[in-house]
Amino acid sequence: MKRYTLSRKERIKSKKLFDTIYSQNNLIVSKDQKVKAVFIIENQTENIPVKVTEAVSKKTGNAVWRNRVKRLLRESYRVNKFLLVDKCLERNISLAVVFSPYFLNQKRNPILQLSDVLPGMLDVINKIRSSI
RNA sequence: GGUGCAAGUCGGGCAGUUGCGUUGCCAAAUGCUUUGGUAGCGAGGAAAGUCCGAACUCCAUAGAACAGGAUGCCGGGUAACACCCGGGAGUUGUUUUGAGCAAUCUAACAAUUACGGAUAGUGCCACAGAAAAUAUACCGCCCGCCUUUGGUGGGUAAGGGUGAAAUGGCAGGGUAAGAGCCUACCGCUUUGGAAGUAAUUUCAGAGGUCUGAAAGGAUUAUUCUCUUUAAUGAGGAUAACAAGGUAAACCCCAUCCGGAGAAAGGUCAAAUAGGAAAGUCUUUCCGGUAAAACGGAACAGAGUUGUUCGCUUUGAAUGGCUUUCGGGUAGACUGAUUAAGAUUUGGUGUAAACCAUAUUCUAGAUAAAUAACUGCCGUCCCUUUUUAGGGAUUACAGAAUUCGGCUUACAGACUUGCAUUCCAA
RNA sequence: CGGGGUGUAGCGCAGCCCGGUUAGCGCGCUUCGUUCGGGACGAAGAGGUCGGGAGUUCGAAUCUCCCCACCCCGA
Repeated sequence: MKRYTLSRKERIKSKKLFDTIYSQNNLIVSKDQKVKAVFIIENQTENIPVKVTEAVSKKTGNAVWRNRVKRLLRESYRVNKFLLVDKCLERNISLAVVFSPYFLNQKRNPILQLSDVLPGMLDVINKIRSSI
């Protein structure tokens, strides 16, 4: 299996799963306060160990900016996803995570780069690993 | 060459690595599908706002009207239009041409216009002003009378004053003073001719009378009918200078409009609950009967009793189970991208546009793909005298059923036209 | 994707339909009085691009058109 892929099956797509994730409310914020994550842990083992998606509030910016944030979050997860996947396969559990920007909006950060998001994402992933 | 304005076109390019969506082909596992390989394609001029018009789908519907809404000079284009093109008229501005002492008028050019009707009716017009629309007279001007620095009765609407707006303008005649009272010119209304598809333009003619509170009447002009040899006479019709503004006030007139919207609509359809139909089960055994009824024994439940035996009683109803059917939720698929399509060439037309011909480069996602990085070129910014170095990859902005428009946002580049006179020849 | 509403003083609201005279009301704010002082009370006062831009009109917060921001509803 390749390391740096992110196919459609690893995305969260149903409204029920969103509801259960947000009702549990396990919130983790990164050290630089740019990325936050909400997740749940399930004991059932499925074919897909980790399911991910990203959510951006409508008030933070216009459609172009929001799309860019989502793509950068997805890219930074794609590069580092093996950290979570290996751990979950080891422990035989499954995970569902929603990533969101925390202290970011279009007025303060009109132009975003990958380097703005990547350290926050790494920090969040490490926190999730340690909390499993 | 530069600058400004207007109109139009474009909205970074090439190569590589990784990744995502989709379509075709191949291979493997499999046969619902999944995985891998390979090839093609993968945001815009506004995709935005959701302001109009349609396609498409479902519902309703004999036809028409009312209500409500939209549009509103004329002609053309279009599937349709609050759109586009051409023409007309109005308004504003500029300079020039012409007229004039001047105000101003005329012509050309440019910009602009939600540009039907104010004589169908109703409403409103603050303050000021005599008076704001049925009319009317403050200061004036003129005449008569009187108790003469004035008062009073009448005439007048030229002048002053108010206001955004004051009952055609201006000049001359006329008058007691005045007035379309009369005349010329301009304007306005109307009749006829010509040009034009039409809006409209142009030419010629007529029109400002008297009386009356008004309706109307008289008179004059044009015309029709009857009568008379004819003149004429009788009757009828039309006209005889306005009625200030406001319809983005109500309204009237003409034309158009059934409603809801892809969360429309269609197909498949789990679990649970409920509906309908069919089948099956009715504790077991023996006797008995055509089949039942019925009798006996065992079994189970209930009652009686301190407990057991025993006794009594119950064991077919709003029942259980199975299957099928239809509605249909979650969910999945579809609608969904070849279309009033784009481009080339030719023709018609002033143009918008239409016709013919040829080619076909093709986003199709659905918790929603179109991304990240590297190199070169291009562009921009900063530092520097230059070489060079560093930074940015840009503005506005992200398809969601699809088209035609409108509106709004926009870094920079290019083309065309006009203006300007700054620089050079 | 479709539909509806709001914007007026520091805050909460009238006025808009049906255009006009000084754009008002309550709380708050400033000054003065009252009190030993404060509160309460009384008197006076300041504070408004009526969300922005065009248009109609003699005249627009109000009528019409175009933008901006915010809020609500529909499975």
